[in-house]
Amino acid sequence: MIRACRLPRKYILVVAEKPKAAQKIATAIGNPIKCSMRRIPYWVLSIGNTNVVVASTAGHMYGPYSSNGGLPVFDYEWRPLWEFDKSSKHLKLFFEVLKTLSRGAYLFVNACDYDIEGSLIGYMVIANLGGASRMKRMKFSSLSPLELRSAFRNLQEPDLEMVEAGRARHELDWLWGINISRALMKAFQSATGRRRILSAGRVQSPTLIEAVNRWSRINKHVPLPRFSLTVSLAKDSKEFTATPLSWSPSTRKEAYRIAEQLKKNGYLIVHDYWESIEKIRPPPAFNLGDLQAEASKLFGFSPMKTQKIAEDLYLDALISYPRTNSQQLPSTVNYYSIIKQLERGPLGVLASRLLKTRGHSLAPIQGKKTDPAHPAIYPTGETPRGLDKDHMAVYELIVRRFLAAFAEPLVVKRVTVTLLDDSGRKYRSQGNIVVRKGWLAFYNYYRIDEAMLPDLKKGEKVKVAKVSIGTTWEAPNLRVSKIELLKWMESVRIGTEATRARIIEILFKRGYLEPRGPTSEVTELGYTVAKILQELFPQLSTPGLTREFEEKLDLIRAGKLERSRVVEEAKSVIKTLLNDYWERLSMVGSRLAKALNARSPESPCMVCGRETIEGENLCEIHTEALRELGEKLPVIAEKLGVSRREALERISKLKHTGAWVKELIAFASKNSQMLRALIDQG
DNA sequence: GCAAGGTC
Repeated sequence: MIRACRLPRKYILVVAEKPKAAQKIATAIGNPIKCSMRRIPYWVLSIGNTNVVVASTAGHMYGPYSSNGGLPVFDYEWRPLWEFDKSSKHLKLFFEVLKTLSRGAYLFVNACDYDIEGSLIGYMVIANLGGASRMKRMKFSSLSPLELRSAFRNLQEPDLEMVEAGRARHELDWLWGINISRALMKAFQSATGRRRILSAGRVQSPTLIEAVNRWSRINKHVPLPRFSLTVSLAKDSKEFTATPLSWSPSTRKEAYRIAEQLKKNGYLIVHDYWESIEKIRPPPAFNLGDLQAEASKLFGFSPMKTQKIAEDLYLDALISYPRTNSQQLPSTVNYYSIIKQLERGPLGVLASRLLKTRGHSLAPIQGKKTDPAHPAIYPTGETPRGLDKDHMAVYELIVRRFLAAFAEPLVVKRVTVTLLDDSGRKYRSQGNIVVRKGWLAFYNYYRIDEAMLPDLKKGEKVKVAKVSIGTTWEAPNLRVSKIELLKWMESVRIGTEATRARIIEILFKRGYLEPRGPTSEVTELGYTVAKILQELFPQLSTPGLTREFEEKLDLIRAGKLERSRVVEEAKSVIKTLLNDYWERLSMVGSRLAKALNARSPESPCMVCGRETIEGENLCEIHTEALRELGEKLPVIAEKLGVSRREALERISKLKHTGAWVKELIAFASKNSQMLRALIDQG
């Protein structure tokens, strides 16, 4: 039995990925004493005659580094991060403590998260402590005590293939990222003599290009009109409305004709009428992406801000590990005791209400997404103290979502009526009544619009009181915003929970994107870098490179491919790309220089002054805007039943019309040649 | 100075 913080003579040293995990491991496998050395915690325990010390790193301690500042750069070595990265100074202390603890260790256990990064983190640390030949691996997929205990009893041989895969991932990202970033910077510098930080990478560059694609679609958007009919119906002095069911008038003229016909005829016939009870199950507990999306929608927080707040709450022991993709709450956690503890906190009334309605039968709803290392985010039950407004808002969001996961379904009674006019066109009207609020009482960020319909019978004629016609204009339905980009990254599976928000911030830091109200815009620089990458380094412009890495890393893990081969292959691809690049250096430099206003265009676009497409008098963006407008203008004129000139006038004033299109129209209004070309075509 | 990935 260990009673004091004195290191035993000989022991097993268990190395975890982070202090929190070390603590969980220590308490799962034995009865530890918490000790510390230079304020770094470690745990000492014994199991029978075996002494164990559990300590931890704090993520990666090593990374590729090169003293060669040139281009290309293919020579690097793995060095401690604190030697070349200012923000990693604290790691030195972690390492020194581990070094001291390693003196009495006869066996080393890599107990980092069971994925390629964790395998690499633990391996590099233990190898540099001199323990490579006395190393075992703890293999676990959750930090539940039961699993940790069994993983410790069944120590595995070191997973060297996982380590190799992890090293390959780092080295490939380093080679691509450093070389292509330097290529961009070099081009700019040779064109202007100035230095400016530019960058490209496997994750950031496809994300930038997605932003540019959206930006471009938004700015060249020419909205088409859609005509809506709203039929006000009356029965027994109750009014309700119906709208066309899966059809709509295709022109303004047709909309008026139908409206006239409806008024003249005076009624619709009830075709079908049914009631249904809909049970809507609660949303699952949060993963990080869902939390970021909700905090963005409800509070306007950026994904990075939400992530920082969540990490603070985690370090305050108020919530579980936030960097998770899981929407599932494991059955190993004692939820009753957590909710019981929450009764004492700021949401105590809700916690009590949940226990009253659910008693001990606490089975949470489970989402589909999982995570190999961590469960969904849940509160620990600790009572928060001294949280500021924003931290409190996120804490409350997490607790409410957690409680909702155990609550009853929301029950809505829906009444649907379909009606026919005398030409057989179908209309629909719907009523909603909340029968039971269920989880919505806990997660109360949303409202259901309630509407009552009168009692109706099939075949019944209902009086048409009024028909109104509306014109709506197609919106581009796309945004360039931090949260939308983050969701896109999730959907194409690039980046990780820990890095997505950070990488989006890098795009802003580089000046590729700029905030603008609740959304963002792409800058000239961002647009230009995206185009250059697409032309010269297409590998970096889609999520495809990530997919390729994944395949190769899987083969390395399976022992079917060697890291050195994959890395050499990448070097040779990059070498070829850069060989071709030298000839284009001045072209790239000149484009970057123009994007940053360090050089004027040789042949300015007559609309905006950007460089024109060779041999034309418009730039690329206004050429695209012109093509779009040329296609849609006749359609819009036809739908509205007006002249093209009038249609142009209407389009120029619409909110959803893209900025590039508006610029083009403004120019055409002063330039008779372009105006004629637009309105006389076809 | 540049990547992406860990974590504080």
